[in-house]
Amino acid sequence: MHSERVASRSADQRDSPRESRNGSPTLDAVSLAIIQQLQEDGRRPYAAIGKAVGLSEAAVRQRVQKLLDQGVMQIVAVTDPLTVGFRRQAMVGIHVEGDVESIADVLTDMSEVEYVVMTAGSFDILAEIVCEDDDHLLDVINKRIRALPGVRSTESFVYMKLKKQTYMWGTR
Amino acid sequence: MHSERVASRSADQRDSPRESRNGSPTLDAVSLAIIQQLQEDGRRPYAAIGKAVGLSEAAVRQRVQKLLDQGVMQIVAVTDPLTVGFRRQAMVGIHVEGDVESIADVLTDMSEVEYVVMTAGSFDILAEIVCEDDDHLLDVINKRIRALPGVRSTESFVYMKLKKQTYMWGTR
DNA sequence: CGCCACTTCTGCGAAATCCGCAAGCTTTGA
DNA sequence: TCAAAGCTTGCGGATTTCGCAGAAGTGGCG
Repeated sequence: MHSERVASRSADQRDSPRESRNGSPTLDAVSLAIIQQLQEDGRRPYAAIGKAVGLSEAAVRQRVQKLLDQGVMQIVAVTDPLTVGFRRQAMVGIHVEGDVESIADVLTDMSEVEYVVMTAGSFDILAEIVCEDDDHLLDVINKRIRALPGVRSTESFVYMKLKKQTYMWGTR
Repeated sequence: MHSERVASRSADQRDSPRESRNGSPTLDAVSLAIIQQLQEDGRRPYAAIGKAVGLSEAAVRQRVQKLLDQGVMQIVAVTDPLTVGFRRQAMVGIHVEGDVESIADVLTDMSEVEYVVMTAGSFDILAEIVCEDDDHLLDVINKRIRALPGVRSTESFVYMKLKKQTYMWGTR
């Protein structure tokens, strides 16, 4: 009774483990569909996901586990820290001279930094920071980020209000 | 055998439904602890969470459900769209003249926009965009965002590489 | 103080889910 | 042709989820 399966899907949309340039495996359509299911509801049972993507419960379980192990995906609770209460948040744009990635690595190791991305705009790096209060924020930006060798200058954007936060790409 | 409970927690850290200015309820310490557990693992069973925060399984279940219903928290799979494959991503800083919030609302309704925050920096709004490809990105920025009445100017930061993405505030 | 409405927590069974495992099949690649 | 991967089906047992009834704490009010 597995007649309505995806018509003996094979080869093309299977996971030929071709690698994208950055070393992470390219995902096939089925894994993408699984991720999409979990973007809608991170606790959705494996059987339900399997039905949606045309895979057995066990197969979904294996795939999800692998995606988690590989770090391709994480299943977590997300909130708006500002709503949750007691915190100051800001985006910091950073101009770097020299090796951008090494600076980014340092930022990554800071616990107050939640988000680090290297960009092609006028900033070399964007980093999102979550702090206890204004003093803490000031300390992180001025004492710890600006002090890094290679950081030429920074510009801060203190968050006033988070209007949207979704994880639904692929659902379009 | 629930002796090591949080010492008859009452009143102060309970959820006296005092509202923070933006209308969302202030969370008590227990809910915060629950969220923290789910930030570490969005699929962690209720019983395990209950043991960690000093509540019964059923109570945790109710709380989590309420947090989800209220929109305070969501449990989802998150990925790096760039790693996942076929997409262009950018942060766009926007200078607004006139009503900032109404512009932010319009952005919020765009499916390509994943993240919208009003800031106190030189930009009035920061918006993160996820697109199919360069053409799509260009289209969204030039035709749809820049065209909005009230948008004075924009600056784009195309993502090259996502270095960090966590949801672990409160775990410090 | 007593009563009531309301909310939250607890303590159950019952149902559903998760998890590991085994045997068989197909495709891929060396 | 053989080995490796990945999927499927099937299966119990352990765990988790779920719904519900009852207990317990709170706040309003006469």
